[in-house]
Amino acid sequence: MLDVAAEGHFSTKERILGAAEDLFAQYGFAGTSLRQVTQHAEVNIAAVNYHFGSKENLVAEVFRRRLDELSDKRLTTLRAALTEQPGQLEPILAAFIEPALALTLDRHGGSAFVRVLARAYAEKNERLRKFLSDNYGHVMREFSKAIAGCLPDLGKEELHWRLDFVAGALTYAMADFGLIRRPSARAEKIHCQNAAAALIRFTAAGLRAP
Amino acid sequence: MLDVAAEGHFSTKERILGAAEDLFAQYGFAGTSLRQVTQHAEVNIAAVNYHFGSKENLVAEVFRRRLDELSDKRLTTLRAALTEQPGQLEPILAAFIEPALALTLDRHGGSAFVRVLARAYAEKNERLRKFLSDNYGHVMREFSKAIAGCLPDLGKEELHWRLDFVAGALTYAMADFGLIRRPSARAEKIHCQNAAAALIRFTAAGLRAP
DNA sequence: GTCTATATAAGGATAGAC
DNA sequence: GTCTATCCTTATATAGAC
Repeated sequence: MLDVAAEGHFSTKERILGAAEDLFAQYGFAGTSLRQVTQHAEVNIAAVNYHFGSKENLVAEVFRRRLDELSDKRLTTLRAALTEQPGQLEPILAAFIEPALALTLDRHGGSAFVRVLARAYAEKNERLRKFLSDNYGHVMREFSKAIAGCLPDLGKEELHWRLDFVAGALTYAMADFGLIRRPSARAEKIHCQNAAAALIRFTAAGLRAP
Repeated sequence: MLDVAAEGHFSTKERILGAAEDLFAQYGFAGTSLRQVTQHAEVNIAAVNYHFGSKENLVAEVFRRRLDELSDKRLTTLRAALTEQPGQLEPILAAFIEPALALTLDRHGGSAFVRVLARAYAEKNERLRKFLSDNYGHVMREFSKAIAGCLPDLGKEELHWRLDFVAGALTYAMADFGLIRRPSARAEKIHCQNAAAALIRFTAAGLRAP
């Protein structure tokens, strides 16, 4: 989605967000200059400060735009799974994994965003971590509770580790996934579903390990 | 290990490497300036270019210093496991996981390096990726073959995904691990062993999933 | 090998015209 | 809301004295 022409009919603000997402994914937050962003978005350099105030705010907005939707989708699916298929682990994992991997199929830069997410994890930037924790921490906590309910024999510490492993496997899978260019949208969709299914099998077995 | 005093008896070159490792872990490669590095190392700004030629070479040296040792340890342990305990999955995973997690116990900045590794993964920098692939790609290939030997029924594509999940879980675990400050060296060592054991259980079960 | 000083470029942010 | 022009800071890298 480095092809800016594909974003030509969006507003200046949206064009900046799209370009920033692409570039942050490729070069990181510190490694991307606002000049690069505005150049790729084909807007004026001053537009960033007019619309976002600062680079830091722009970074936060890049996250908010995708994470609000992702979190909603995850929680809605989770709650449906808990009422319709109570006590089952796989539907919970599917609610966590599938909406995330589906982002890689998004035609408007979602595939870049999964790499941005992977970067955010490595980032030790306090402000960014606090922003993510404050705004989206409740999602992980709700999933954590749901999974714990399926695995009553697991110790609290062991559960915490294993959830970390699940998140790591997903992040890695998503970021790697975003690198591969597949021939058609159809092949891409099938590949994504296969990856999600494989990850659910893997993590379900791992979580159930004695 | 941001306490530079602890590195006072090292050479200028080693002090620079140590400071760079700490700062790269915390702020990323692009987010760390050579001025910060030389300031923390308590050496002159010109020393970086004298000893390393450029920032890019410094980054590569930071990796080489740790990865040469890590790769040796991993491969030695792997080969021993293959002859002494043939056909068993857990010893192979232990050879992959334990030397990496042991780095977090290193008194001389190894704990920072695991975060640097996590960052490198998110990095799309072509030069860095090529450097890592050229110099350390053979390690992953050897492990891949060993694990495939234990799981003859697994399809090639499925195996490839699952290895990605293992690497992701390990990277995540290591990076998270480096954040936690534990009271004593003894507690830290026990905690590290527990984490390694948990990760081996998790990934072994995941790899064996039907 | 280590310093000071500096060349040269790029960064974020803003002021003020339109 | 969007532009040009510019301020000010910081960056990498190097030249040349010691």
